[in-house]
Amino acid sequence: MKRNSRLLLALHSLSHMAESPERVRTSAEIADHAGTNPVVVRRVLGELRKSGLLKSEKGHAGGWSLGRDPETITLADVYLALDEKLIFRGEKKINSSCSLENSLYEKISNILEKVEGILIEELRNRSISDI
Amino acid sequence: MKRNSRLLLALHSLSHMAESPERVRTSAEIADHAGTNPVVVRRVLGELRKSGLLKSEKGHAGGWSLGRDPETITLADVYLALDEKLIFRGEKKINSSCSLENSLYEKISNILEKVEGILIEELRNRSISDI
DNA sequence: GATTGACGCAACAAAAATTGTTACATGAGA
DNA sequence: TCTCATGTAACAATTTTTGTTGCGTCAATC
Repeated sequence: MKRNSRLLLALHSLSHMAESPERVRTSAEIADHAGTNPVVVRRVLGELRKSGLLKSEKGHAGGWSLGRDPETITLADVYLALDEKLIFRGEKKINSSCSLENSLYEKISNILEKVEGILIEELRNRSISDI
Repeated sequence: MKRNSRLLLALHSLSHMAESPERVRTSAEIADHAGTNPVVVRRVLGELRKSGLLKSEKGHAGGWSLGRDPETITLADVYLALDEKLIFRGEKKINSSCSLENSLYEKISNILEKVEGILIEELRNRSISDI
C-alpha cells in the first residue's frame, strides 16, 4: 500500500458495510479483503468510531458495524474523520525572515483552503451507499 | 524540508527573481537563501527550465534567470511544470477483483480531477509578481 | 590555453513519512 | 475458564522525499 491508502481503506470498508449493514465484521476479515493488516484496520477504523461513523464490540462475537444509517454517512464525513489533508501537507515554515516567503505561504494557503472547501462539498454529495 | 517543498522552493525562488529579473542568480545563492542544497535547487529549477519558465547559463558568470516576463508566469505554470499533484497521489490499484473498490476509485478520481481543475484555475489567476 | 566557476546529471546516502508487525492488556460471550 | 474479539503501544520495514558526493561540460577570465 502506498500513500493516502488510509482514506481508500476506510471508504472501501465502509462501502461494503453499507451493502449489508446488519453484518458485523472483524478487523481480520476486513484486513484480509483489503489486503492489509488487522491492526492497521483497527487503527484507521478506530478514528471513524471516534466520530460516530462506526461502532466496535469486543469479545467473542465482536467486530465492526456502522454507527448510523449508511445513507447518512457521506464521503466528507469519512474524509474529515480521518483528519487527513489530501491537499497540500506542506511545511509551515511561517515567520521566516523572508517576507516574500511568508506572503507566498499565506497566498497558497488561502487558495488551498478554498479548494479544499470545494472538495469537501463534493464529498458531501456522496454517501457510502452511492459506491 | 518536508513534503511538497518542491513547489514552495520553486515559487519562492521565482518570486525573488520577479523582483529583480535582470539579476542572474547561482544555484548556490538560491539554495542558501532557501535553506537547502544547490543540487536540489538545480533539480527543481531544471524542471522549470524544460517548460521555458527559466533559463540557465553555464560558465563563469552563469546562473539562473527568468525565461519570460514575470507577469506572464502564473502559479499554475509552475505547478504544472513540476508535474506534482498536490491532490491525492493515491495508489492506482485498479482492476481489483472487488468491483466496489474499482467503483470507489473511479468516483474519487472524478471528484479529484474536478477539484484539481479548480485549483489550477485559481493558480492561473496569480503571477509570480503578485507574491 | 589553463584556471575558475557555473550548471547537468547520475549514483548513492540520509531523513521523513507511511505502513506493517509483534506483544500484551482488556472485555464479552461460550 | 477459555476463546475470540478490540485497543494500544512499541518496534520494524517500506516507501517517499530530500540531501550529498563526484565528475563531466561549458564559458568567461587570467
